[in-house]
Amino acid sequence: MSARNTVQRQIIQDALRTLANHPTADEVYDAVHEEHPSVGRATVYRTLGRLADEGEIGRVRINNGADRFDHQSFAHYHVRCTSCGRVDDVMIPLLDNVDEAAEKASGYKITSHSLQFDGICPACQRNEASPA
Amino acid sequence: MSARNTVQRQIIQDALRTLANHPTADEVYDAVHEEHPSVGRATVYRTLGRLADEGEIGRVRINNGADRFDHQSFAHYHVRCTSCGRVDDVMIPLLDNVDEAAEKASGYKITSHSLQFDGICPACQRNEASPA
DNA sequence: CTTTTTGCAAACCCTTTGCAAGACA
DNA sequence: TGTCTTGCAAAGGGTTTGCAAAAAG
Repeated sequence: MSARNTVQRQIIQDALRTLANHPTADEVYDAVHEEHPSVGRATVYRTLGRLADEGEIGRVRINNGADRFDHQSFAHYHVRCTSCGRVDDVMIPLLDNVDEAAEKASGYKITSHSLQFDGICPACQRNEASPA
Repeated sequence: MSARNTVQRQIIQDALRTLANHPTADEVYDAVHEEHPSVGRATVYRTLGRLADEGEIGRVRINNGADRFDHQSFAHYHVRCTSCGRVDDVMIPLLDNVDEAAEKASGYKITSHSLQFDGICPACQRNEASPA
């Protein structure tokens, strides 16, 4: 039983807070590595994974692409812009009754669900409205 | 505008129908390749992708793992067993109102959503009940 | 004959892993 | 001290791509 308070752990969690907008592990790595060149990529991946497992941060699994991390840890849904790749929070109430329905329909013991939206973000909507 | 009726295309779609239970592209490849050793892996990936884009088959994006393909093309949700990896259909009504809610909450123009359940399949539930 | 599709191998992205050295408690 | 964590580089899973040859329309 551990979770040691290493320098890297702090650096990484701070970087995540600073980046704020759902960065990928690699984006966190870039930010961290710029300030602290000695920190390795594997450490960033491992540490983000641990923080997420401990519930310190959130991990957002993106359908196609790389996982993204969220300095906020409470459960909520996300949208991804299919045009620019940006990911944002979707603050709607959690669907707490679907699990039960799915359990009945499938015979599985449901442990969780993940809901991801795809769409066009406000900025890209504007760009599409006024083509090049 | 194409979609040429190649031998491979037929073979691949047939294999998918035969495998039925949400195989990965690689599983389709194995099945196809066994009967038709000349068919390459890239062709299987490309063809499944095209079929899915055309709406001929369904593509199930799995949170962590490889994409899975579904000989059925109508929209429905899926569960993945976190113990054995198996994927099954979840026949509950589609959530047609969440997109609207998400749109209001996020400012995005929502085009689709994907809902994936995680749980333990009936078989694995039994195995857990009677440990080794 | 033109255009798409194929097969191959190499490349690609994202992530994990083995291992020895280093840091924490 | 004993154990967890780091850094590196290599390996891994899944998928895509460049290219020349083959097939479809």
